Amino acid sequence: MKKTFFAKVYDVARRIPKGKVATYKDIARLAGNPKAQRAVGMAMKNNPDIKIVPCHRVVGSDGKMHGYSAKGGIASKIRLLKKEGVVFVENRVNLNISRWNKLKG
DNA sequence: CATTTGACAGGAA
DNA sequence: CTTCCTGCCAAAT
Repeated sequence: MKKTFFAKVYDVARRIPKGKVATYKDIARLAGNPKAQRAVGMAMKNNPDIKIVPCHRVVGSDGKMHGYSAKGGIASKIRLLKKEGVVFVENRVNLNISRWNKLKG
């Protein structure tokens, strides 16, 4: 049973801890292909269930976010992240602090 | 099998 | 800082 790349992406996205965010690139890398960040974005948008995949914890490499398939769109995404404790600066995530996998869990 | 899609990333101007 | 272009990918059509 070979998992599709999307399945791996969902699996990785699910293990993002609360209060942290990961970049599309990070997920692509953890999913097995560091260059497949575009496919990662596609997976998010094609997400099977927004409830089991915390897509809102996935942001761009700059801490900027591009979209959100769930209700409310980006605005809601920002709000959720803030609520979880992610550090924001203006409309950007402070990856230096809130990036997952950075160091020492 | 060919083409299109995009919630990317990195670089250049 | 913004805008435009290029490279790359897997899934969908």
